[in-house]
Amino acid sequence: MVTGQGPASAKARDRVTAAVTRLGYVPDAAARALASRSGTRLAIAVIGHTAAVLDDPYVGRVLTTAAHIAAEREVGVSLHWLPLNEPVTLAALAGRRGLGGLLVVNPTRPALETVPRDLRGRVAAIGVGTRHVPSFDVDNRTGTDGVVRHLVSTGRRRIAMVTGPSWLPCGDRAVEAYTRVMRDIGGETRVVPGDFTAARGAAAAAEIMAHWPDTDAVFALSDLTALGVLDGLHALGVDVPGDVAVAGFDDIAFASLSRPALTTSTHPVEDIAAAAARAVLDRGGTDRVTCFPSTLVVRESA
Amino acid sequence: MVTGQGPASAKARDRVTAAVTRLGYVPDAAARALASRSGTRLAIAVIGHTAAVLDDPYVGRVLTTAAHIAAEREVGVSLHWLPLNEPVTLAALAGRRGLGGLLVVNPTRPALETVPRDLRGRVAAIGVGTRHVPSFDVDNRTGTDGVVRHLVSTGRRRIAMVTGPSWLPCGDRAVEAYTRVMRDIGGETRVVPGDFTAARGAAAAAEIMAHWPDTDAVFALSDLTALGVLDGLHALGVDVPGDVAVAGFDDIAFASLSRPALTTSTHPVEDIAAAAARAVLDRGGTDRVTCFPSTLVVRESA
DNA sequence: GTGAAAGCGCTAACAC
DNA sequence: GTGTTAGCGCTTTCAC
Repeated sequence: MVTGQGPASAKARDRVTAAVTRLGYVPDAAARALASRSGTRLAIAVIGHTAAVLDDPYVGRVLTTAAHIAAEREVGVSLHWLPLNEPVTLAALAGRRGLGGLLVVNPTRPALETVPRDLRGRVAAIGVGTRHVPSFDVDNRTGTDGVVRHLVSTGRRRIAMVTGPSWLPCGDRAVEAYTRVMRDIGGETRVVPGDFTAARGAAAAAEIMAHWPDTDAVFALSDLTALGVLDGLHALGVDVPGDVAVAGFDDIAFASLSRPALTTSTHPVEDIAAAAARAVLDRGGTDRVTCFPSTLVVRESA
Repeated sequence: MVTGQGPASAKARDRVTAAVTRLGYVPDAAARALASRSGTRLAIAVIGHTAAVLDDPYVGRVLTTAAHIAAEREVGVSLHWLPLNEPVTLAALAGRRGLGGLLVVNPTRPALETVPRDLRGRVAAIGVGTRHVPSFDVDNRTGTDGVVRHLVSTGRRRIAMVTGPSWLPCGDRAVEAYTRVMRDIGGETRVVPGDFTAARGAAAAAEIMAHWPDTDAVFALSDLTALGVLDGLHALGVDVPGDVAVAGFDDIAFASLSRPALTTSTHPVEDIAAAAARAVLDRGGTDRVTCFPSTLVVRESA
């Protein structure tokens, strides 16, 4: 009854509530979990090639937010790496008892299909979702559109794009948005594959300038890559933003500290993680997909 | 008995172990926590002026590591902000049941004194410790010594230092180490207060160059501040490392990406967090203080 | 609507 | 050493 859910008259509930606060009663999470088999942990699973994905600052931000939200409900958070090509692991993870809920970061759709039935309603995805897994994600399409149109509005026409890793489904919509803008302005699409690393950005910059020497802007789907592009361009003696404008995506902490400071699009990562964590923890009926806006941040590089 | 701890004959233990693995038995963390009153959560408390300290990437790294270690033991991690001047909150935190252990990040000694008795043996500090709270920390003294001596060995003599916030006890040893080196080389100490922010670094650079125009090196006890110093010096038209060398401390992710790339001292944050988390989770008798080495990383700025 | 009783899966304390 | 039993603090179910 202490949950406030059960059947009870209004005044009875009030009296109990009063007693609860007066006595400083705090429910015991472990006992509750044991009796209701509801679990005591919120597991956060990050999909990627290697366990190194866990060290990404982005994961840190998600984890920090989730751990904070979870703390208010007396539940803990645990962190797990899900090897990209072994979705089976997800089932193994879910098999463990004590699992109160599951947050999957950067999921692929096949991986999400392996989520066991009995976890439904207690899973959320930060990234793409499925019919059974609600999605909390950045609106990549509009975000990309905003950045590329900013490039166009500042006079750029020969714009190249460095994408993300091909297995990450969220990149598709960004590429589509970029392609659409280029078609609208009658420009050629210049897409180069990326992997979200700075090293790749530097290499991509060299490739782009070699293939299309007249390129006047580069948009990278990751700030780290954009920073790499900045370095690569610098090494080539190309002036930014004089000769070529550079824009990133994510607005990582260092974007404002680079020289030139990086123009990018900022994501409400904390809001997204908080919403996803709450959806799982509070089991509220959630929409199939919740989109969060990405907003342009104009600095020096474009 | 399933814990492997209790009294039992060797063969009996073996048979049980065999059965355990054959049947795929997995202990229920919630039930265990309830019966043994051992708690299901590892709380991580970060001390600071505002709740914004939780957003520091450093906290993210600690949390990530702890959550990973905790996951192996089926316990979750929760994150809490401890207002700098209200150590009482720590007691309140510990009062809640379900608390398996506590990790205090960047503690002050007074705050640590408020740790309740019954939590002893299940608390660890990342930073300074007390008689009852084991400390896991970076060897700031040797780390600082290494950086400053590197500055000296490259010909610098008029070296200024930007410290950290005064309430953080760990800064003292660093200032001592700096002072000692300066005394050894017969140089003047030039200490300016800092607060670990980049903005303060830029301001500190201006102050330093105004007070001591002949300064030929600046050491900041934080990479973010050092990055700010880089900016401040740049604005002043001072060449780095030509006119003035700049060195930081921490080796944050972007230290290698700045221009010029930042010379700094790297800390094994993950190792520290892992050791502290294990000490709390495994209740092993721990040393009063465990020091981790900070090692010089020479890049372009010094 | 309300109260009592039966577990949830473990650990710990006690008898054998 | 080994087996047994009584809870841990809740939720749930079932009588009232």
